[in-house]
Amino acid sequence: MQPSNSMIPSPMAPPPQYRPQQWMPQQPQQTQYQVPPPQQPAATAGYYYQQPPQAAPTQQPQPQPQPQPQQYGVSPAAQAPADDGTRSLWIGDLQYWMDEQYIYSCFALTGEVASAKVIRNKQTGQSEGYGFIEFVSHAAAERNLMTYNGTQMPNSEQTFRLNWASMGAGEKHDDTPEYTIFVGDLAADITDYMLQETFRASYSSVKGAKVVTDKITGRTKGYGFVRFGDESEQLHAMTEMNGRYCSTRPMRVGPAANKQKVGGQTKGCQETYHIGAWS
DNA sequence: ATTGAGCGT
Repeated sequence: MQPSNSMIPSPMAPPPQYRPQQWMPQQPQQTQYQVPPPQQPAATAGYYYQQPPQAAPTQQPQPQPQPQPQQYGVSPAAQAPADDGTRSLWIGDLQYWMDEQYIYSCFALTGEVASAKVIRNKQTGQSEGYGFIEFVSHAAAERNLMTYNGTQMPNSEQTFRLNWASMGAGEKHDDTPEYTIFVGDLAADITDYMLQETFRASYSSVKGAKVVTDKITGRTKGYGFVRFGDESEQLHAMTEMNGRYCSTRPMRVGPAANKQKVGGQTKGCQETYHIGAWS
C-alpha cells in the first residue's frame, strides 16, 4: 500500500553521487557484493582490501567460486549479542538507494569488511530496508559495530543502525518471557545501544533496546523500548529510571502498550491505532 | 512530539 496519488517530493532524494541504476543489474540475481580477493595472499592478519573503483561503470562484480566461510549457528541459549564466531552484522534503516556497493564503501576504509548484502524482495527487487555485512573476523565486526553504530551515514542525514546478525535459527526461541517498558523524551542522538547500556548499567536482565525511527527519514521519533528478562527489574526500572538522564535529556519511563510475543503470558493487547495521520 | 516490529542465501 502506498500513497500513490500524492505528489510529494521524495523527502530524501539519493545524492547524485549514488545513482543505483548505474551499477545495479537489471535482474536482481546478484545480491551480494563480494570483495575481490587481494592480489597477494594475505600473509598476516590485518591486511588491506583494495577499495573498489569509485565509479564502477556498468561492470558488475563477478562472483568467484570461493570456499564458503564457515559459520555455524550460535547456541540458542546464548542471547548475548557478542557470541564468538559471529562475523556478520545486521544493518537496518536502509533507504532504497543504499545498495551493496554503498554499504561496502561505508566500511571499506577499515579494510575489514568482507562482503555486504542488501535483502531484496524477490519479485520486485526492491530493498527490504536491511542487510548484512560480513567482516573478516569477529573482532573486526565488533570494532565496526562500536565505531559506526549511531554515527552519520555518508551522504545521508541518518545514522547507522547496526547490530549483531542473529544468523537465522537459534535465537527465535521465545519461551523466555520479556518485559518491556516504554521510554520517551529521548534525545536525538540516542541509539539502541546507548539506551540499552543506560539501563543495563543498573539492571542486568536487560535484553535489548530499540529506538523507534521514522521509516522514511530514518530520524528518531524520540521514544523507544527496553526489554527486560526479569519482571521485577522492569518494575524497578519504571520508577527508578524515570527522569534519569540519557545523553542530554531526562527520560520518561512508563509501561509499554505492548504487543507481547506469543508465549502464553498475560496478553495485555490493546487496540492498536494505525499511525498514519500526522496532521 | 511520544507506544515499534529488524535477521538472509
